[in-house]
Amino acid sequence: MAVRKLDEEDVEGVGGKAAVSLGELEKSGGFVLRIAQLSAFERFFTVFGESEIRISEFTVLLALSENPGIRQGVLADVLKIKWSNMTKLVRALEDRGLIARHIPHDDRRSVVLSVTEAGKKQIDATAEKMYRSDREALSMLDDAEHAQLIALSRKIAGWPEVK
Amino acid sequence: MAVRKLDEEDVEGVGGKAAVSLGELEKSGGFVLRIAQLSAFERFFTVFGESEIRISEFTVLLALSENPGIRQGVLADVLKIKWSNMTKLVRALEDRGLIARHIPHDDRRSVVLSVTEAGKKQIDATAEKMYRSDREALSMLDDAEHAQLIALSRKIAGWPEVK
DNA sequence: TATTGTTATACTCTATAACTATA
DNA sequence: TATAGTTATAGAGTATAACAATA
Repeated sequence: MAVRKLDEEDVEGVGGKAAVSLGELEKSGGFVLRIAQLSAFERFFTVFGESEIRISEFTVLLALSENPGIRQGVLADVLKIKWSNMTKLVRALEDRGLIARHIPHDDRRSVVLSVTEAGKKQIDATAEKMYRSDREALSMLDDAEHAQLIALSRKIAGWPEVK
Repeated sequence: MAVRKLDEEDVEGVGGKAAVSLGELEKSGGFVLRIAQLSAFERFFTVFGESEIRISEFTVLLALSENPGIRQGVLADVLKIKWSNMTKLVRALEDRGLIARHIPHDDRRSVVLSVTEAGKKQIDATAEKMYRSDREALSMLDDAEHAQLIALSRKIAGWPEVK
């Protein structure tokens, strides 16, 4: 029995970009969810372009402006950021004067955050551009699908239904 | 005008976990998509537990078994993995005897991959557990919602509609 | 010249555990 | 003892550019 030369016959038609199937994997919610998120972010960064503030930082800044005086740990939990990493993120924002940290008298272990005037300016300068880029990155979805995506995502994240 | 003591009054009621709103951010498709993906993966890893193979590696292995003899670069593109990183991943799988690399005669620049017998055994041992964990991580969705999620994700990823 | 893959490297993200200070 | 946050560090994942071999 001759050693078969795999190389030629097995490759036919699969080398091209077209006919790649992933089988069962394509029915895995977690897998497609991840690919979708990567695709969306890739597009988002292309549209959003370079900025003086990171998305993660800007997200914290925005979330903070919606919840003035929130505790650092609570915000970290909501945004799925580990406390240890939140510390660095918050420090970076504080160093640039975008947020302020306060130690409340009633629990001096905790740190309470707020957006400074400079932080508010940063938000004004960036928010609209960000939302526009975000919507553009998902421009393949019509409004109904976009709403569907948000409803499904909320459910997966365990967030309350309506809001 | 006295310096206001922010600390006490501004914090009331926001220190708790309940009433955190993210405002406009919650209507950002990209943002909620990311939170959803993180939540799902967190849950997935909890259910899936420790394994002798990484998810990224197992994904490559599975994709490979669906596309025997696919070129390394093509697979990398589909899975959104950079070529430079794919090299390491493939090397690690080859070192463990799970896949084999071939240089096809008709294009000796390229590398063509295939799953070995050991690789197939690994798939048999892990696939079912993985799919079960995946579905469990998304157990808050009913079947219709799960199908919706996959359809939306495919669309976002730019994959063909029906399959 | 363009393409396929490799190497080396750096940078961001994320995870863990030990630590402090307060409660 | 438990909680809020910090520090240090390690690890995974990702990105970039220079490179070799082949087309």
